[in-house]
Amino acid sequence: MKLEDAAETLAQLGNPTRLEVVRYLVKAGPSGVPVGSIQRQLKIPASTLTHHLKHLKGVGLLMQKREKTNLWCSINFDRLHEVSDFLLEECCSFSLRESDKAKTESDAA
Amino acid sequence: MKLEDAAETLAQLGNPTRLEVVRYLVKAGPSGVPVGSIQRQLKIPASTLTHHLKHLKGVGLLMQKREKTNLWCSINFDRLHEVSDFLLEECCSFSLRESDKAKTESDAA
DNA sequence: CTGTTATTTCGATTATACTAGAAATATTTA
DNA sequence: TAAATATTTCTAGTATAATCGAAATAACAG
Repeated sequence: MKLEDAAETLAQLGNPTRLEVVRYLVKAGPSGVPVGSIQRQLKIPASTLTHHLKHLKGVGLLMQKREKTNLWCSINFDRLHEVSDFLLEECCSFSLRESDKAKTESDAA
Repeated sequence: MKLEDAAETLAQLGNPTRLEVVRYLVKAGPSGVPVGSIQRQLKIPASTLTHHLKHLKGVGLLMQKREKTNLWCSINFDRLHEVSDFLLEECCSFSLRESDKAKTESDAA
């Protein structure tokens, strides 16, 4: 996963309203829930919710599927794992040499 | 971890410049690197970097320790794990009943 | 004290995000 | 077609964030 993409995805997760939606969808599991249920349960104004869902969809965290008048929303678990993995990537490989850490004379590059 | 805190932390991770810094610090490992090294290696203007470091420190992702003129920065790995964990929390417990998902008549609460 | 290096504060510009009401559109049911 | 429900678009106000140069401060070395 590219840094830019990870940053963008994390930024979307960084809004409290959206994170609440994400948490709700995670709990809902793979089958998902309709937009209206999210709206009523979390008490988010419809237009605000649509706005946030668009953001989540834009970074691939949200999948949608229409059934009759309802638009069912579900979390893309794979995507969630990707972001999570990015954060912890290389946590255990300390690859910087000590000589790079302090600027003794030149890391001027 | 509270949702509000998780959101705030994710928001801070969601800036490309900051995420680059975080990645650099993760690679650097527990001993960390001085501010100046980050600045030169990632080519971030000093004032911009200070600004971002303050943000990272504000959400507990960054630890700092002065040694002579250098201010050494290191990642709070525990904190990073906490956020990561929040994202995947309850991924495998699909606790919403089906009856809550579609608004058949009233989830009006 | 003076000079040198390291880091921060200030200040200003510019851009982007959050929010939500009102109106519009879409989809079904009668 | 008309009415009901579901969701989106439009629009606009308000707030917050990103950026970085210049000047200020801090910490040391001589």
